[in-house]
Amino acid sequence: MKYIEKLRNSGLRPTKQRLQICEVLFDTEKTFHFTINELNQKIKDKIHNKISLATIYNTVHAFEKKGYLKQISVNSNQTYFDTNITDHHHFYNLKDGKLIDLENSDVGPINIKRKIDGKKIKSIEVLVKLED
Amino acid sequence: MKYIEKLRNSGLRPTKQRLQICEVLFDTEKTFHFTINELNQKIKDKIHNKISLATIYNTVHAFEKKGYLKQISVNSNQTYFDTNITDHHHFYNLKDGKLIDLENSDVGPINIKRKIDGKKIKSIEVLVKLED
DNA sequence: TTTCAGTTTATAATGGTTCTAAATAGCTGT
DNA sequence: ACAGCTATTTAGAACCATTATAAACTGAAA
Ligand SMILES: [Mn+2]
Ligand SMILES: [Mn+2]
Ligand SMILES: [Zn+2]
Ligand SMILES: [Zn+2]
Repeated sequence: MKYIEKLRNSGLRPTKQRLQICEVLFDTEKTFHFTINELNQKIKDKIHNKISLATIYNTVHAFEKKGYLKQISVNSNQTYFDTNITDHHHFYNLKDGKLIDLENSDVGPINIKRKIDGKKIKSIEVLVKLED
Repeated sequence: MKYIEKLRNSGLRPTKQRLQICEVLFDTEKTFHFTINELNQKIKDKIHNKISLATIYNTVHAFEKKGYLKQISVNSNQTYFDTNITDHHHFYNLKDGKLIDLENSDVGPINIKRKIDGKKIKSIEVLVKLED
């Protein structure tokens, strides 16, 4: 299979559950944003056996740690993840809680002029909130 | 008192609890960032009667709705608020979960080139995550 | 002072996330 | 193929920030 090597190379055993989650997350034309509950629903729709919610949490966090998913900084009662791991930004539609990708070229270069002693910049995230 | 008019003009009754919370939030040299738990602690330290946690939540949300506080978009298990309601951005220290203000002049103008039909931009927030 | 909507409060409920510990499954060496 | 070992899965409990509830209280206006 397509993802077995990827997982093995990451030190993750290619279990049936992880491979199925890979298919839901990565066998798509476009990248997408999701919450754990949305992913759980997607898995139920596409796959015929059940995967425990705990496994979905575990797997998403494992994939995030390996850099296959990104977490997005939004205030919501749920955590948002992104299968688009390139450097990019987001519109956040307050009406329905949906995220829309904003490419770096749509924002322009961001140059942080201030430095904090002894700290490195790990990421720069721009969130553009949208209302009607 | 200093805050009675402010509250009345906002359509909020100047109750003892709200006035005391105003003192903790706004009687300071500098603005600051806080979670509800941190605010609760601050209130306990500065004031001698107890204010119910529900009242603190209610008041913070009322003040946010009136524009006296801002909510900050960070992923954390707790919601962060800001008494600095000017347009500005943040460093987020991943090590200790603390926020540091980044003035607009420290980031430079952000020009969002893409438009979403029928939507207006409500806010633009830049979050710069810091690691060691 | 009477009245009443607005507010406070203790407490319960909610819900996303994490923890637990037992069962299961993938991997390695034989 | 098998045994042995560790990683992983799982159901369910626990956790905990936040919100809902509904009864008591209070500020403002008549
Ligand atoms: Mn995570
Ligand atoms: Mn709020
Ligand atoms: Zn994205
Ligand atoms: Zn700030």
